[in-house]
Amino acid sequence: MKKETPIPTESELAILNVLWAVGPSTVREVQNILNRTRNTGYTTVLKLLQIMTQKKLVRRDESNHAHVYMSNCSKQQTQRYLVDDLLKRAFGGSPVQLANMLFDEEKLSKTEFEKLRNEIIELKKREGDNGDDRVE
Amino acid sequence: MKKETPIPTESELAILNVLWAVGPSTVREVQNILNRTRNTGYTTVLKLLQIMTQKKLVRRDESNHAHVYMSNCSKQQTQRYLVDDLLKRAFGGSPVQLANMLFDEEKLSKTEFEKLRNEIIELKKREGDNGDDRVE
DNA sequence: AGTTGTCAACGAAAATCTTCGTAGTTTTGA
DNA sequence: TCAAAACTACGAAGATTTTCGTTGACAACT
Repeated sequence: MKKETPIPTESELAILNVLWAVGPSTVREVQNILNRTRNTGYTTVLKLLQIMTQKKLVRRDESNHAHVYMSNCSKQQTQRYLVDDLLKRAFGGSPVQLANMLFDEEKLSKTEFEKLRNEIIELKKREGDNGDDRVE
Repeated sequence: MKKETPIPTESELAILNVLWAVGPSTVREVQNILNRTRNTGYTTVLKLLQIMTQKKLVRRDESNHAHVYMSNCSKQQTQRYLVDDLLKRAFGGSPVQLANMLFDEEKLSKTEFEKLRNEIIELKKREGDNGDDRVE
């Protein structure tokens, strides 16, 4: 049985994206990276990470003075929750509708399209195995 | 040039889903349908519809005492916005990643899978035309 | 005409999410 | 050893979204 982590809010997701990308980090490090795009104060990031710790979205190593935070939820699993949520809220729960939308217009380039098509065909042969759902 | 409607909030989307499904309705009708799943007070639905009118997400016919509300944004277009938003927030903007996720596990059944595959192949022949983006 | 029921409008409370100021502690380095 | 710098904790303000109570207008029915 998997442990249930809640769906992250928008700001929380932004932080998780950082942790997933660069691995365990201090508040300062997360804030620096976040500030390349947004403009977030230090204590704001700190507060969010504290909340996320409580929610078990992240955990932290307190052995040093500057705590080191790391993701406690898998990127894949979180993406899955988010997609499920969107499906439920906007697509009547039907993944087919969503998939179709991805094939529209310039959403998928030709090469991406080709790649995907191959994957589908390949996937059709060997059905059902996936195994990279690691917490980083 | 298309008119820009904002991305609806969660509650607003729930209402839009009703209007898309059953067409123009009074507040009471929307509330009744909504109450099959949620539990929403009458004035809550009314207030939301008023806000949505202001945002141009819906428009209304005021000729009768009970106003009749109808969607003013296309379902397709709204879904597109929502997907774009999710892609940006959780998939680094890459639709391929999202597409792959849809092919995992029990997300797509075998028949759905087959259907989709055919569509892709067909789509590969005649490239780029779409034309059902109607406001209902 | 008067009573009862349904409706729109509106403001504000409630809930949720985000941001930040302040206080107190530990570390650094002169 | 003392001051400056960096850090955590925490409460509370802001912002956004959701909910609802109240009021007054209109409608239906008698």
